[in-house]
Amino acid sequence: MDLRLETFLPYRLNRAAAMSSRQFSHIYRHEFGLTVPEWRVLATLGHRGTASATGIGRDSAMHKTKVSRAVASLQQRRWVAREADEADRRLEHLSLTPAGRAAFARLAPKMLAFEEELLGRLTPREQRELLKGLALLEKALGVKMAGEKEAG
Amino acid sequence: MDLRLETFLPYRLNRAAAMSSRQFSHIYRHEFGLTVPEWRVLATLGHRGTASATGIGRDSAMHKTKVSRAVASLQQRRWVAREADEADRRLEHLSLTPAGRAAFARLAPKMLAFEEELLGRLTPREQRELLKGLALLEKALGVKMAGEKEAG
DNA sequence: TTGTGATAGTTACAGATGTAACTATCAAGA
DNA sequence: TCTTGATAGTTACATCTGTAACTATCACAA
Repeated sequence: MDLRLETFLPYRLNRAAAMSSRQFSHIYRHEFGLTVPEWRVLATLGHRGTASATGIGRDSAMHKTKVSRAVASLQQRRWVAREADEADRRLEHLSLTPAGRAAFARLAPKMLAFEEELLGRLTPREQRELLKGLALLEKALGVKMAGEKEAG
Repeated sequence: MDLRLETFLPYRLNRAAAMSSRQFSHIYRHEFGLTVPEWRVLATLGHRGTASATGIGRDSAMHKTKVSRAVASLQQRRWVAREADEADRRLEHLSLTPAGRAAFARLAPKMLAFEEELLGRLTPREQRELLKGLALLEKALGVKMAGEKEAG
């Protein structure tokens, strides 16, 4: 039986993702007490300007209930505003309030800086190799995404 | 603000890990109703033969409470047996029962086959590049591991 | 021997998650 | 108009998770 967890692809992947998530989330959890789903909603709206809950789920690969709860929480903070669609009343257009934009403006550079710091631990050539490997992994996994499950 | 979730490293990583986890876990969840932590304990003991709960946590990078619960569950199935250490009575040596070994023997080849099938979607050269990228990622993240947090 | 600090492992609790069921709305055709 | 099936989004429920506190044991030194 030659299955060793340490060299087994899904295991290594989960471990790396968990470590990365823990290191990155420290930034926004420490500064604003945001959860991962909340941060993702903030980032999606910060980048897209406006989006529906379904659209956020598609972009951020989160389950719709997760999006629903994160949006509700951010709305309570007054960081996200809802606006009903005139034509289709099932739809709600979400966007950041000024306070939400301010928070995103404060967080985004720190997140990007940490990403750079992390990659900076490697040589430029290694960085390219890492990103190439990640892209190939996505190719093998058939990444396209919609509201998919997250744990498993 | 040029932070786009789609090109952001921790996000891509989490998404890939979630997809991989979902695809792999389908095998043991469908066939035996095992959870991820249970499968990891099974795999660790299947490979190591015998180990303590702490040792399993170190090998599989799971929190000790997770290990504790997975072991308790596998013990109820009669797949894992405990044996107290004579010299240090805090320690328990865990090992697979014949039934546990049989389950592992049935699962391990399927897991390895799926890993191969997944990598087989890439050319041999791409496979090498993927694994190289993963190793570099682990290097950048400083992977060494002990009983660390998993979500975040 | 007694006390101190460390270690192995379990459990109570609160928080996060996915599934399934639900409400409300829409589109399109009979 | 009415029905059918799809879609946007929320919520009840059970399950899973980590934190912190706990028991029990050990090593070691006063």
